[in-house]
Amino acid sequence: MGVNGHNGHNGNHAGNRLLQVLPQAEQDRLRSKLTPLSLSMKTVLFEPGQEINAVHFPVNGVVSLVTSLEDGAIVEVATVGNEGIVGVPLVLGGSLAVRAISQVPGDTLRMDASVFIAEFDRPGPFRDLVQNYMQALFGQISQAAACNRLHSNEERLSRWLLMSHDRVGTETFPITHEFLGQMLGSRRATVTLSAGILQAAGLIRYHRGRVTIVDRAGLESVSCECYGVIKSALDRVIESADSN
Amino acid sequence: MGVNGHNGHNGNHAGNRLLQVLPQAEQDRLRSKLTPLSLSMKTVLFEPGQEINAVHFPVNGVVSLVTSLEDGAIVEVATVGNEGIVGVPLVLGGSLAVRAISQVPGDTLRMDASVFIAEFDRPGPFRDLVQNYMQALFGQISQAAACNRLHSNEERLSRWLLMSHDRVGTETFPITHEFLGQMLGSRRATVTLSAGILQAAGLIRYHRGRVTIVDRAGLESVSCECYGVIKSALDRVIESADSN
DNA sequence: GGCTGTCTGTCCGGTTGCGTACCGGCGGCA
DNA sequence: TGCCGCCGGTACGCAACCGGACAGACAGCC
Repeated sequence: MGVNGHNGHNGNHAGNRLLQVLPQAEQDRLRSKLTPLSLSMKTVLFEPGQEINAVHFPVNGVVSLVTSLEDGAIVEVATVGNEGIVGVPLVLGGSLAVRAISQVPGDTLRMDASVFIAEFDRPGPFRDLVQNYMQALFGQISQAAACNRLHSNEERLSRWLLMSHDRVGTETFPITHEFLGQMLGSRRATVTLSAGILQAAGLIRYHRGRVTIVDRAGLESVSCECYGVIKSALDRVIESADSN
Repeated sequence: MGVNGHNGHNGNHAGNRLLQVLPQAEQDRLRSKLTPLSLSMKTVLFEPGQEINAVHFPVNGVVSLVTSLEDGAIVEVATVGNEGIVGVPLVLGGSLAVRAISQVPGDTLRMDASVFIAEFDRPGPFRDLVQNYMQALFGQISQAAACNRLHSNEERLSRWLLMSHDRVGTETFPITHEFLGQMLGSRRATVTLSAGILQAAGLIRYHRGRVTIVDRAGLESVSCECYGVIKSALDRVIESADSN
């Protein structure tokens, strides 16, 4: 790869999968336009209504897109990892309606907004890929809307852990109950309860802000269908373009 | 206008607001590419995964975008009226992840998918408008995801009634508790309860599948903030393009 | 080695909404 | 005119979750 010169957190993924399925020539061309960047926990990449000056291709962390309400409550509507791009709707013009916040620390590749738009404006594999991803993002948010309404805390927690596990590339990663509560739109105490059940069942372990995935298959059976639906939609984006 | 030759339901809106803010020359050009169509209740415009052969510009009905789950439950993620387009993500290629179903009967203007894509592909006011709308749709779905998680049945019911009221252009329109339950993701009995409270408060009246909005301002104060947030985002799309 | 802030466990009353079910009334249709 | 299907009202036990609060435990820092 070579694009990510340093690797501040964990080196399990070589790069952003969306970029990696581009033809080699494209990858070579884009390389110089990407700047590696390490995100610490809770870094805000952009706020609703604010002008966006860059998009990010995550390598190994998790970035959440959240909607915030008047009373300060926030709810996650989608997560973005190495299968996607943070800030895609930028190509539609204007600002976003959500906040993007780094959830699990990790590295990203940063691309200037102007460069991104210029790349997108010319027809080709990059543009196709971005469009397909945007389509999948639509689906992901829609599924989340249904999931938030109908599925239990325990199911949604499992889903969240699975999606993050896929993206960080390590069995253990940092996340607190408090933060999970914000993402899931429930109380910290409720998260503690659900997490306790998962732990008692031997599916996960956690201790002072660090979770370890112990039994992935078990988690999948506890999670709601939404995990599979979203994951396969995102995978399809990558697969449909995998031509090298 | 002239584009809608007949008007099967109610004639309160002359056309689709998104089309009406286009420069006159554009409107004239598009007119011949639009076919008026009346939708009866519960008409499915498209299913997830299915190829889309047309988009629709609603004139006076309400079309819902819903996500369906494995067990058959469905949840609405957005509604589209005369301020929008049903099937926008088509321009991103491929099919949609949601089902589009006519909720309150009304008229729409139909445009062939190939025509829509051709129009979108060339830079100009139409393309800008469609992009802005797509952006707003993103926001609408995100807000719905949060709303579904955090707001009470009564708040969400009020929001739904307000959004529909804006779009149908009449004080009374057909909708059953059963159907509302599906949209809101709750039981029919729960809808009956909330609706009963609104009726007792003198905000609405209903009888055998027909609702009447009695006190709009009152409804707005009962509804959650989401109504205002979504409405102003959608209005901004129209206003930003209003140049004739 | 002690202090402090963070993270987690737990409790209790209260509310919302679920699942299921029954029932009555209106209205269209034969 | 009578029947039947759709629509709405209601009831009951129960599960999930909230709001708020308190307390213990660990880890890093000085």
